[in-house]
Amino acid sequence: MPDEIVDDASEAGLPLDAPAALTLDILRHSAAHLMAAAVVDLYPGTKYDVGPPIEDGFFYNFRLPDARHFSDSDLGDIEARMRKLVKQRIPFEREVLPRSDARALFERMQQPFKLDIIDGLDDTVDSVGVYRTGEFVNLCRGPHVPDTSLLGAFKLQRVAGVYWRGDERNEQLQRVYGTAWFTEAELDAYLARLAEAERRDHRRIGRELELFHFDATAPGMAYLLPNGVIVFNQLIDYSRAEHRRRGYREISTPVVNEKHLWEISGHWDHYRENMFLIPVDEQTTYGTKPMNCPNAMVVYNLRRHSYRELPVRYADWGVLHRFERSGTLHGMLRVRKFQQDDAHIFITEEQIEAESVRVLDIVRHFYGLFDLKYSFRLGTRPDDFMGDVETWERAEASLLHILEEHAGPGGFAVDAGEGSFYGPKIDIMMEDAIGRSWQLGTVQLDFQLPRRFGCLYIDSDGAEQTPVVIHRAIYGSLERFIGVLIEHFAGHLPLWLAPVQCELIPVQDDKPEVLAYIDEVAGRLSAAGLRVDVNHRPGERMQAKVRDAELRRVPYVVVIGKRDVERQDDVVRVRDVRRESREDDSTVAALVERLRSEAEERRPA
RNA sequence: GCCGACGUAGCUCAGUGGUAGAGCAGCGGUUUCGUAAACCGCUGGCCGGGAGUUCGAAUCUCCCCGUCGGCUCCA
Repeated sequence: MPDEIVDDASEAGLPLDAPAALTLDILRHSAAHLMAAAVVDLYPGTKYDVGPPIEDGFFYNFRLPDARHFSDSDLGDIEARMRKLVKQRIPFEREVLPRSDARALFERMQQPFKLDIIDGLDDTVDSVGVYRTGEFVNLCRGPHVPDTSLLGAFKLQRVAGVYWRGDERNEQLQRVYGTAWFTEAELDAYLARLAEAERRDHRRIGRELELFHFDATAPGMAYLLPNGVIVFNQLIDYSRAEHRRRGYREISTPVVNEKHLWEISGHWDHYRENMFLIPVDEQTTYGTKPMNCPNAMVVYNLRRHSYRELPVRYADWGVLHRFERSGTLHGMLRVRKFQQDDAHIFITEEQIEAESVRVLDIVRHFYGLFDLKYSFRLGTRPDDFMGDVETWERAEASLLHILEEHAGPGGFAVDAGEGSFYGPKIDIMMEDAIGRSWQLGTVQLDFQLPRRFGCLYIDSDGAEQTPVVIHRAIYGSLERFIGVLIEHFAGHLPLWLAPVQCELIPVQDDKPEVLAYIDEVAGRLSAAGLRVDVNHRPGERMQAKVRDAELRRVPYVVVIGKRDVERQDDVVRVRDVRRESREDDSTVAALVERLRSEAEERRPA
């Protein structure tokens, strides 16, 4: 689903003048009213909350009478009632009421959510807008369509539970989502787009291409199958080489630590509910690591450090476990076990800016390889923060400055309260096939952990100083990164990542000279470091093998038959699956070179 | 965790109280074919798990597990 903005203010206040043209937002907002009108008709006594337009559609939140709950089968009834109201051409009647009259009105109608909105309005507001659509009366600024007959191309999609005002301590209401468009054709196009997105779904493609598997005994913990491991290792190998080049040194640390470590780091107080805990006896509890940082601190503290050594950069590819709530898991994009291209950099405060820039440079470099579109998000001090406010503000100011320099004003979003408990962060955000936003890479400033672990360096004047730590990951979680890549490329991974890079298919599988020649070509390709498969399955027609290779997203397919053997000219026919070029004559020598350079340069598909 | 939906063969799905089905995949044959599916045959199921209702349950009820869409939470 798209991001939803529940803007209570849009539901209240004075009506806005209708613009000259009908916009999708107005249409959808009106469709939300229409739906609420239908629900109030069908289920008298329903309490209604808010119902704004959102990307591609609208929703409305309800509490049904008698603790009743909507189920999917109710959507058809509601939709039918909506269509009936459309036929009746019910006007959207606008009215401006003094605040006290509006309050009395909703009091009479027993609409507690509306009363709550009115009571929450600023003291300066003395009159508010009210819209009527048949029996449905709503506190609303509008604008709306003149009457219900202008609404037609809509469809109710699903029902969801939502916490009132987005706070899980509040009661849960039910939200009905719908989509609405100017025309039926646009509605159909939208539904077709959803179907297309489903074809790109990494969970489907991951199963079809045998990349990974989820077992019921390990929810949220992917098994990487042989094909998936190739992708995973290629990404890791590349990242390892790049980081080595940039002065990172790799460490490998325990997956489980005794709880004392987590007490020192603050995870015990701030992150325990997200950790897998292992009680080993009455006195002792271990916790699987949700992050690598505490162990990096342990390694740093093994000896004294001079200011001359900084930055000290420790990369750690350790396996992390986080106990995510069951309802939040989502294929490879939200898991309980994952690996990051993680690193912790110990620096002086003066080095923050230069080192952050170096990190963002890696981001640019890596993401450029995949033509990925990403955006930055600054996460600031959360409610449950560690340390003191002044340090936080200093760190936030540093990151803000860096973003302004490197993303430009407006090139990033600020998400208040979304920082980590130990420091503010810059997140790199990407969208999946259906437009949901996911965090991949991250750059986090940390003044807290080095202090808690007593990390030190000796400054030029001989005094002990506490270093600052940058936590950073470029891919972020490899699992998530692979999931996003699959959706981005619809399974057609760049050549350097493809499990099988080139498949050779014999036209006749009963001709020894054809099979011998195919083996020779395969040998030349694999000698160049390429991952090659020969489809030897007997009895199957060449066309079926081609189709099968296409479905497995093998980037290059070469068909070889007796005519190629007879010609003895080194020329074969190549199918470039991703560019959908059907046949392409090429000498084997040229083919080897073409694939080798494409893989070596890591060109995107 | 919460609201809703779903769980039938390796995959995609049909089957709504009366003997578990289809296509693809797999296996065995026949076919040797020049760029997206040759033909014939055969295997294959604790109908997610448990309890209940019933003469009888894939089908109805309850509990649990998992998955999906949201909410909340987050890489």
